Amino acid sequence: MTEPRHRYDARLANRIEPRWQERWEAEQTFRSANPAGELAEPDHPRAGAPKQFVMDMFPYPSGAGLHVGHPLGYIATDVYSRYLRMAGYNVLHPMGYDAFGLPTEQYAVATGRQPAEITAENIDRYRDQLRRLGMGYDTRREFATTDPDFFKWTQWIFLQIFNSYYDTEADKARPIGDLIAAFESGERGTPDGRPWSELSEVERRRIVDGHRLAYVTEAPVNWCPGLGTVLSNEEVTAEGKSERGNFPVYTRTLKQWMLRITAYSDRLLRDLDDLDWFESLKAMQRNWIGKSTGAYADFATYAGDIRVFTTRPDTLFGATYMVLAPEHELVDSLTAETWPAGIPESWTGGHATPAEAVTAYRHEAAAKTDVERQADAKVKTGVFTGGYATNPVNGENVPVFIADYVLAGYGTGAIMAVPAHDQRDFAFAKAFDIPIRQVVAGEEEWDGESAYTDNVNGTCVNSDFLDGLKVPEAKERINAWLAEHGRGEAAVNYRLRDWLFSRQRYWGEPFPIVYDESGLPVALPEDQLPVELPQMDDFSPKTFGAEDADTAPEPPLGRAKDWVEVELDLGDGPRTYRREVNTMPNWAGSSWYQLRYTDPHSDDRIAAAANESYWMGPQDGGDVGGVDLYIGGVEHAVLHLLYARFWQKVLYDLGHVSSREPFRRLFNQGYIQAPAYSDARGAYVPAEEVEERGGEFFHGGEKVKREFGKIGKSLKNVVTPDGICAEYGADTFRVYEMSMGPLADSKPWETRAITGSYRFLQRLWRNVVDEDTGEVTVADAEPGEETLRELHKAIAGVREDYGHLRMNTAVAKLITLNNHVTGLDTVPRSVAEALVLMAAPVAPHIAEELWERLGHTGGIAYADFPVADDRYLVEETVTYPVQVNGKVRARIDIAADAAEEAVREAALAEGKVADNVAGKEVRKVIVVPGRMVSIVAK
RNA sequence: GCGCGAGUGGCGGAAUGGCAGACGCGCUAGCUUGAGGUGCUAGUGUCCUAUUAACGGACGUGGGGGUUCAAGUCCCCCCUCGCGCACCA
Repeated sequence: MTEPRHRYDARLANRIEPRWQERWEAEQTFRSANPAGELAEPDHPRAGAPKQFVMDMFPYPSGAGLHVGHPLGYIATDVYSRYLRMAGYNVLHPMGYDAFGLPTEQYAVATGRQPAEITAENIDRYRDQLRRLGMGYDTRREFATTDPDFFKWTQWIFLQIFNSYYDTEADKARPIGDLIAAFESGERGTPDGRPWSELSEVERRRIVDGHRLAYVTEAPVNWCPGLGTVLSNEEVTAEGKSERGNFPVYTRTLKQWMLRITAYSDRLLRDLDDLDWFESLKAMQRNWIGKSTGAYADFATYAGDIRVFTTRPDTLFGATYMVLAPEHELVDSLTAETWPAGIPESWTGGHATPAEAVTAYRHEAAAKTDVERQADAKVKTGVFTGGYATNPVNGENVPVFIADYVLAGYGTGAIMAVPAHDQRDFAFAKAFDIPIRQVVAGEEEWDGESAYTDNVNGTCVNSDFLDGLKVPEAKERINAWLAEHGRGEAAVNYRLRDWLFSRQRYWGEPFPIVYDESGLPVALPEDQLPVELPQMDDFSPKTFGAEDADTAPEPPLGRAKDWVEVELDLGDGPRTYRREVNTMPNWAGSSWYQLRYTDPHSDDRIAAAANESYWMGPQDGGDVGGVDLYIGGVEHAVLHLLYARFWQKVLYDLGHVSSREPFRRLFNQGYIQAPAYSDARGAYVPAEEVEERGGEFFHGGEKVKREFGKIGKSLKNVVTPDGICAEYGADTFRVYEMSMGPLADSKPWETRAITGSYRFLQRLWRNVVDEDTGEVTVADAEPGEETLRELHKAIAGVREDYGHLRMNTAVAKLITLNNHVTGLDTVPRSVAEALVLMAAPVAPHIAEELWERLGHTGGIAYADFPVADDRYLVEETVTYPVQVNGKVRARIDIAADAAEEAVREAALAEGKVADNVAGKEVRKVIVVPGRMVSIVAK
């Protein structure tokens, strides 16, 4: 009826857990020592020890709070950090908050409150929830991206980017002053050839601004009326919708801030090779950067040269037509007045003149959404412009088409079409009756049924001076020919575009930029940072109907008149300036926050060099440097992770940081999915009200259907860590999340299975403490041989598993050992202590409590993790399974050091083995020392 | 379509080429308990054989082939699911 008073149950767990959390906080147990500055601490227990910097992708604190899926990675890094600390490392394990951004702003608009206020509340809630889970963070290093002390440096980095340019010779960013000096000295010429000194101030500034890594430009951008802001390419899904909110996105030409990430394309690609990341993730970045090697070739027309990019310059002799993107600038001047005689019907699209055809087609193409465009991808459409171009290699005239299968945004927006050797051109040529000419031949004769695209083994034919060359050689040859004749050159193209960096929202970092009467941007001096947001009663963005494409963004800051107009003395007396009214995207803060953890209160640099290089610097010659372990979801593959790498490289080039990569090792954790239930109408019912009977599920008597999905309000399947902690305790929750399966896998949440983790901790407790009296029951006795073997096997395995983030198997080994100990009459103290120490990373509160009850003071966080004694890892006797023809027929016990011959004899002598080989000839006996015996008999 | 990853009991999942199913959930039986629950002990891949108790045997890691004394693991083909990219010249 009543349970033993001292049983480890939820009540007890909820009594001891807050007690330890308070003590950790009071003693700042998890503070880590910096080599220099305010957080330096020569007497720290791990001062001078090898370091490990372990961090999570910090959360965006939403109003909904954490659900059980969120902390999976956080628990893993916490377990890993606690393990490393006990194993002797100086561990930096911080947490912060990514707090600028849309959701908070939207919530603020909806409730008529201030985003700052909501942000503070949400952060408090998150902090409490994480604390409740027993996270061992160095809380002195906590920050939010919305803290003025933090975004001051975000703005400072922006200024660094603004005040630099990319030196393609040196292949690195340099201060913009170097560029200006080069113009002044004449080392670098001006675009129109006039001497620098003859240019007006504004002309000079325009030229310089055009080289900056942060620049304002009028360019086609992704305009999302539903959100009232523009978005970067990375924030737009393949379906042409906004990643957040799933609103339609339109292409509009608008004046916006861009960051010149494309200058780093090749380095971002190359350095991937040296990163310890999942290959799949690297592949996603490679894909996104999209490097292709080929050549430019110029085709002459009466409207001027058309430059094309091709990866197959070797097929130039097979170009039988050209295609321009409908938006290409030469389309209008190239379009003929009348149709040339004798062209096929299909080329005209049924229109009387080329101009009509072109106008109609452009209209059609523009009206298509990206989704429609993709759906139509297999059907090639286009029209003939009536114009012709001259193939530079053979002087042939080829017709020029426009078609939407050529994209304005990639390459030069124009292609030479080689239908024989490109699948898309092939399909187009078939649809429009265009000649197909083979210029590359394989071993077998080409059937002409589809394009022959082998670009390695093919040999050139019908190609004049290329005939007989293999494709790779032909490429080199033709590139040289093009360059020699001034008709092109070898070239590399990237899919990556510059990063659209401005947003028309309120809740983001203001730009440290003002404009003078010239309308050109002026950087604010560093001592004016941070630029804080103005207080506004109405900061709502102007949003539009989601499909209202013909609208333009209106930044809310534009309405803060008093803030926008500002009088400043920037060196030439007080003048009136207008502030930049856009704000930064919410990727800004997360693009550098790892650096700030290393020295969170530094007020003269982003981080003192000694601290930055200690935690993040390269560890040896070839090392790229960066955080030692970074865990987070894969959804940031081409957003945060690409941006952060870019910023790190800029800062590296400018000498502000010592490592060229931010995250040396990255691990993507899987997602936790939870059961969701829908009724007959397909509506979701609250998961917690569903009952299971005989494998079926019911909600209020009605049968419902189960599926597994993302935890959230929409599926009505939220399970909160708070609820689980109340019912089982944080340690049980941690153990359960870690034992669910491999960290990288996605897996289903099953609340009832938690009881296994609960029982484990209960038994662990019972192995040390008497449930009725609360007395510690361990005996100061030597463990038996078998127990020692179990113990040391567990130590070796658990160390190995923790070290490789295999928390699931580490827990299994702890349970195995614990179950063994449960079976003993008395529990030897040494075994109990080792068990408690090994459980400490996953279940820190119960471990601290037991450690203290076992008579230790000073806490368990810095206690030494047990080390296995090899003596107990080698068995004295080994059980060999004996296989006869591949099937295990018997087992023999024999001394571990028995000679192979002795094992062989023993195996053959064993009764069942003898039965099995009776009447057969023993062909072969294989003895795998310590493993098994395999007998082949016939 | 292209690329990557994964398919193991009723479920989550373990297995340096060497005894498949560790550990946990669930389930079954027993003990504890006034009952329920908790807790404890034992059993639990499927099938055949058996019931004096078992012993024993066959099959078994999505399907098919191969390499090997030995394959969940390595190789080839196919199927299914998940993820990413998607007219990128």
